[in-house]
Formats: sequence, C-alpha cells, structure tokens
Amino acid sequence: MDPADVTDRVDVTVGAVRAVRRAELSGAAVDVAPTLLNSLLVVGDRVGRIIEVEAYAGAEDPASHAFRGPTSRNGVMFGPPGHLYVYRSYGIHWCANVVTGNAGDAQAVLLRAVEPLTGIEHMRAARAVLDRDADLANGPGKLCQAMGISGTDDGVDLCHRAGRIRLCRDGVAPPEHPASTTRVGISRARDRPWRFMVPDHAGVSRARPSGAERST
DNA sequence: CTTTGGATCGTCT
DNA sequence: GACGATCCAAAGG
Repeated sequence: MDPADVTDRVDVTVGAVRAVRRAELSGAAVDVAPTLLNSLLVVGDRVGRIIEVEAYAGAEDPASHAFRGPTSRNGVMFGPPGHLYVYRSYGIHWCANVVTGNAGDAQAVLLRAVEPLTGIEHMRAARAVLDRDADLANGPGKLCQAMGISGTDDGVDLCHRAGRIRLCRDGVAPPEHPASTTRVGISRARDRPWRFMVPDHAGVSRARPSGAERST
C-alpha cells in the first residue's frame, strides 16, 4: 500500500483521513454497501458523511440499470471497482453510484444521502431550496446537486489521490448493525432489503421504500 | 400532517 | 413511444 494513502488529509476535517482502497470495493454491492456507511464523500472542498446507500446487483438484479447488459449509459458499471457511475434521473436530476465488484460484474452502490460536514455554504449555494443542513443532501438527486456531481463526472476514479471526487475513511467505523429497508422508487425486485442506513440518523432521505418495509 | 401532479429528457422497447 | 434508482410545490384532511 502507498504510505501516502494513510496520511492523506481532508483540510477542514479533524483527524487522519485515508482514501478507500480499490480492493475494499471489489466485492458484491450488497456486501460493500453497508461498509460504506460513515465513509466520507469528498468533492473538492465539500465533504459529506455517507449515511444512506442502496445496493444494485447487476445481472442478478432486475432493478439494476445493468440487468440487460452493457449499454452506452451503464458502461462504467462493467468496468473496474472504485469508479463513479453517474446517470440522469427523470430528465432532471443526477444520481451517483460507487461501482463495486470486479470488471465485468456490474455491481454498484447508489449514494442516497450524506450528512454535510464541510463546504456547507457551497452546498447551500448549489441547492435551489434553502433548508436545514440535514436536508441539503438527503436524497440521491439532492446529494449530487449539493456536492456538485454531474454527468461529466461519470467514470471518474474515486480511489485516485488527486481526483476532485474521492471516497475516504476518517476512522468512524460503519455501524455494527445498519438499518435496512427495501429500496426506494423501483418497480421490480421490490422485495430485496438492500437499502442501508446509519441507524437513527436524522439525515436519511424522506423517501418511502418501494416494497414492504423490513427492519429499521 | 399526507397526497398528488408537473417538470423534463435520455435511454431503451 | 413509454418510462423512470427524483424533487418540490401545491392542494387536501
């Protein structure tokens, strides 16, 4: 491992911050997703703590954009892990995923909510609606708007030290028992409890799951 | 508080 | 030609 990785630092955040290594993302989305809770999403000077994610399991998952094989939109998901898959939602919003799984296996973890930590004024300026901090990025479209992620970021490497967008850990461990429900806004494979959240966090998305709710 | 409908367009059928 | 891995404002109880 590159020693520089463990001494990487996010300016305004207190404490040691290291980049997430690609090997940590090589597993199935369902397994990796809960481990990304409490990690940091860094976009320039904006930092948010990931508090809600969803897993999409590629070829095995009718709800995944990759279910029917590679297309011009979903190509990044079929590449190596650690890259960002960004797509346009409802013609209006952007949504961002962390690609996991090895090349050819189109696993992806949708980033659904972050707790704003730094660069909050920039997030606020990027959002049309002025709300409490917790509402700045508590939904996949809001997250991209607040953090400044758009279609031009599709495919960027989240594990690259010099990248504008990166995934980091600051020593806060993922929750031992993450909350989970079915996924939000999908019409197929509604029953899979693949939405994961930091328990009792005020900043998770307000959206209601598509299927019957399971654990909380 | 909850429910509903409009915006808006790339992607895939 | 239809449909979203959404968000928000407005209307209804």
